[in-house]
Amino acid sequence: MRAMAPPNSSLLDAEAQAGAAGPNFSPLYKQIKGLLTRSLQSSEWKPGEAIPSEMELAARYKVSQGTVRKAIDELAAENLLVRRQGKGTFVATHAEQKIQYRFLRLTPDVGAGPGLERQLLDCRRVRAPAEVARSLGLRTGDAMVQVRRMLHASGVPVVLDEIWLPGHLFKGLTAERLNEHRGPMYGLFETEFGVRMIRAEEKIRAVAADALSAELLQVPPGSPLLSVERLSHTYHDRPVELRRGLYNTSGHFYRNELS
Amino acid sequence: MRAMAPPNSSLLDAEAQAGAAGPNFSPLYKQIKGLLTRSLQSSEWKPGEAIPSEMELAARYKVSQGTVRKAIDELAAENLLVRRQGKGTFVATHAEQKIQYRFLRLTPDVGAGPGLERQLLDCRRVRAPAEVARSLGLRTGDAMVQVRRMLHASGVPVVLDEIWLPGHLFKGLTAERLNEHRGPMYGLFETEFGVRMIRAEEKIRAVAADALSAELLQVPPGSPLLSVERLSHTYHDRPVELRRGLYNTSGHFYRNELS
DNA sequence: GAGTGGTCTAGACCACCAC
DNA sequence: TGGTGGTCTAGACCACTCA
Repeated sequence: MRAMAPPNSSLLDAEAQAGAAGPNFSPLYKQIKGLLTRSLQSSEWKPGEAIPSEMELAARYKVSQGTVRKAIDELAAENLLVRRQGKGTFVATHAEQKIQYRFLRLTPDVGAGPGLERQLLDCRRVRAPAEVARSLGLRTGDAMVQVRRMLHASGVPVVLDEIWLPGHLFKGLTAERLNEHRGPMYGLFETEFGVRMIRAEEKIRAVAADALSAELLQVPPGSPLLSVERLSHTYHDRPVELRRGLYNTSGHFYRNELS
Repeated sequence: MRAMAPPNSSLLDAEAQAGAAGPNFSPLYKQIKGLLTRSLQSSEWKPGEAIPSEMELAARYKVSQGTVRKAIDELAAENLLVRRQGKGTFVATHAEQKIQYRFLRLTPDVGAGPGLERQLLDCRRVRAPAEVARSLGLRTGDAMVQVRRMLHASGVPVVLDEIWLPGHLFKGLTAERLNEHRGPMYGLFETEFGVRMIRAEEKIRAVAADALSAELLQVPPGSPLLSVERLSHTYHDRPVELRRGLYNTSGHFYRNELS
């Protein structure tokens, strides 16, 4: 029985106890969580699929169901997994999800709105500018893909996005692929490039529309726009996308929850 | 043993099983959570104080430690309680907290910043306008307190706030009280009026500065400003404050985390 | 009815803190 | 040294889903 084993006997090889030999205590369920995360990262289970049942995982890792449970609890709280009682535990996905855009916090002032239409402006291979490179942990001049697109609500332009992606992760990304694809862009990233967006930080400001943005968003130059700079991360907090959005907030607002 | 009792025997009188006799299932720990919330609301334990230990609570409610544990877990996740290993579980507070403003998501572009200075503009008794009344579940014309204040960073005005509070909850609130008080306003609300802010929703937009706001924030009229409309709630999701802030985001940004 | 996640219990032991 | 929260186990039973 594990209860009789010496403290923190680390049934799992390596994995925990990084760093010096100090009092580095890592509970079993955190170690299990790490193993589950690795399996997710290595695509052992794909987005939308069910992972093995708690009992199976408990057997695999030689721990009790309760311990696996706690690991899964945390992953579910972080939106990496989704639990469905009676059915199983599933890998979270940006595709085939009821909420069309999981990371887009824009809400129309009136009504729920019939969703947003996408319009691709361009998709180019470019070299990383210094600022973009730094945010993404790349080197200035590294290969990147730059995408510009717009979102419209009932034909009215609302969002202008400029997206920077590391070239080495998105080799085959073309305007054609983007245009053919149905559903959220992050869904395409998952299925076609194996890149899953887990978490993001946004920096929000009010800015005045420059000439180009004003024209594209069909507002007078100098109009106040919401500038939303998003840095998205995949597993293990690795940044993999930088995005700068300009939102016209005359008919929509950015919603947030504090606690 | 409780395990032998009939299903959902609701050891706690009343409390659960609201509504029809249907399959209204409420797990024990949710009921405990409700009882704990009520004790918090009734100030049985005050902000900053420790609540009884898990064992004591388990005895009081006649459930196992694991069950109160799960209740406390959820309350801690909602930031109503704070756990400190080896010391106890404490009632969350907006005062005496390391983070000065728990609900203010404003971050300076450079450096951590030496905090913000407060400046009270005015504090008046007014009648509720229709819109404000609706948001707070009051009737148009009800007594309210309106506070206007500014926040400065190193002497530079950054935030202009207009705050609406239900008059019946904040009877003794005066400009003097606000000026005398040290620390966050929500701390004052807790200690002096027994009103605890638990959760808030914000609606964020980019707007152009009107003449008055421009003067107060020392920016040119028409400058883009971040408009942050916050509806704050206390226990049981009761709305108790409406606040409209205008942020100058030329040296600061609003930070947000997505997942 | 079989399988999954969800709840609840009881008990042991560990890590952290204060006295 | 004793108390608190934190981890882990083992086992029972409940609620939900689907064939």
